Amino acid sequence: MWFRVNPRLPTPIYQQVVDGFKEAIVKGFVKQGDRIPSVRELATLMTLNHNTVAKAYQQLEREHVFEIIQGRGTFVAEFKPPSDSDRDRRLAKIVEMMQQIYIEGHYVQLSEDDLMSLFRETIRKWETGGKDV
Amino acid sequence: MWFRVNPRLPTPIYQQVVDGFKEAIVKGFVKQGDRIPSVRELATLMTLNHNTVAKAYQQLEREHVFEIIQGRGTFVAEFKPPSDSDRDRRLAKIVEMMQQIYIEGHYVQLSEDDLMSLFRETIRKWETGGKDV
Amino acid sequence: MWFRVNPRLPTPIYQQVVDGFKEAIVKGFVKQGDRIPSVRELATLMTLNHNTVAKAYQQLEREHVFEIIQGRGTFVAEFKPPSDSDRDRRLAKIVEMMQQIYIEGHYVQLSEDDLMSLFRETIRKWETGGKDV
Amino acid sequence: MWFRVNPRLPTPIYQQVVDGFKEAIVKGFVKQGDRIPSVRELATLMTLNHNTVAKAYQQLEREHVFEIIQGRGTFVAEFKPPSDSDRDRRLAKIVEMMQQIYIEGHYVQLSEDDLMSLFRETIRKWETGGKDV
DNA sequence: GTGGTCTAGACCACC
DNA sequence: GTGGTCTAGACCACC
Repeated sequence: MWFRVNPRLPTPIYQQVVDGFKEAIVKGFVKQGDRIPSVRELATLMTLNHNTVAKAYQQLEREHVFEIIQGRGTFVAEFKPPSDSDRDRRLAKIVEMMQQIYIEGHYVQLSEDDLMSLFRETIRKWETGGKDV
Repeated sequence: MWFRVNPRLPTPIYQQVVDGFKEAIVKGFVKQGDRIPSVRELATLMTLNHNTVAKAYQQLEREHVFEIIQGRGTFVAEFKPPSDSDRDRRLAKIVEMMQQIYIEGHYVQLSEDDLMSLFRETIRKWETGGKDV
Repeated sequence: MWFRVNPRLPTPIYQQVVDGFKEAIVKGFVKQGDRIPSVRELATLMTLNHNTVAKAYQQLEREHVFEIIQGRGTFVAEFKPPSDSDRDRRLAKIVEMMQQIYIEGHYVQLSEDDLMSLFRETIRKWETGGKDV
Repeated sequence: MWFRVNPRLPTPIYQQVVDGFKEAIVKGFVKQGDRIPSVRELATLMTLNHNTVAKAYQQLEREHVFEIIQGRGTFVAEFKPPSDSDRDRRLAKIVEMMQQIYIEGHYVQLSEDDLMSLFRETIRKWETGGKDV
């Protein structure tokens, strides 16, 4: 698989699957139109319950990341620019995380510029690099 | 109070209290050595369950943000450079959030540079601005 | 063909075929007594699984829209006033959809009158217009 | 309860619960800010599994019909005008149902005007009347 | 084969 | 008390 899941984290497993696929797509491991393992296949591969995987796939479909075709399988959707409300919701989420970063940064004595460099570096490493930074 | 709490948000209330205090400290509303209202005081002031407040205070103490001195009260801890393990934990958290930002950014078509600008702007606004950006 | 089918929609394909034929008949593209392609012909023409097409034809026959004459082929049935039970079933379906419309309308703030106008307009456009409104 | 559920219908149970609540709200049986029975309560009352009820509540929250407050309960959300994309999606659904009605109407020999009258009548009866028309 | 639903029952976080 | 998640296993519709 393109990612791993850790049941001991507080993040729900199905959410980790959702995040894992988004990451795999951004990194280019999976591409538009690609067929995704079936719900049951992935469940077996990752030793998860099929309901958990199905929940993740359904959420990814709601987010327009996957396209589920009944009786045929699940595919990576073609990219569509998000609706305004979708965009707003995502931007708000991003801004909130940026504030959190700034606050956490304060406690490890990272200045704004330090954080900017770390950000650049993180993206670099991560785009080229492996699954886990 | 220096912050507000919204029970309708999915973020747990105790977490909002934790974040609220950290934010107040970074913004300078509360300073090192300042006395913080007791659990029961704050619970009354903000009409929260005192268990919820207690949980927040415990977490803030665990993170060395608060210092609880038995019989005297709760204070904002003096700043100490974090232990290595603390620092590592916080850095890991920051890096993870940065990755999330990059992924979310992908879906609203924000490039690395767009994100950098947004980051700078967010911090600017937030530092000068009020509690809610 | 007189209609198209989209496997990406949540509506089952066989149902889309059923709806497509009904629509074609109401619009007059196909008339009473017209011969309809055989299951296998249509399956080839539209690149569908023949089981899917067969299921649609069976349902259309059950609803007295098609008439399958053994050894001769499938035809658009001549119009017969429906039996009482048929009529009741269809009316119940119609009433239920009308309620659904009213409820959905509520959430987009459409009044009864708005819905009536929309209904009139929809029929107008649809009767004159093409396959997809 | 304000509605009943029929496990033998093809419509999934959780969807029937969703529709049932929307109907109850439009009819005014339940009002903005009202507390809804807890997931487990409703499950017991209607002899359903709590997972099924939870799924319905979650969908209603996604549609901004319910508001779920962690640890406190579930409430009828205040009405907010939908986003443009939400509105478009709902309108498309309405238009599609109207076309279906027109087609079905054809088979019971109901003219456009007949359908209009039936629509008016349906809403009248249903708004004043009981749970099942 | 594909995904979707449902029940039963356990466990958890939050207030 | 509240809702959320997860597994196990059954059953179903669709292609």
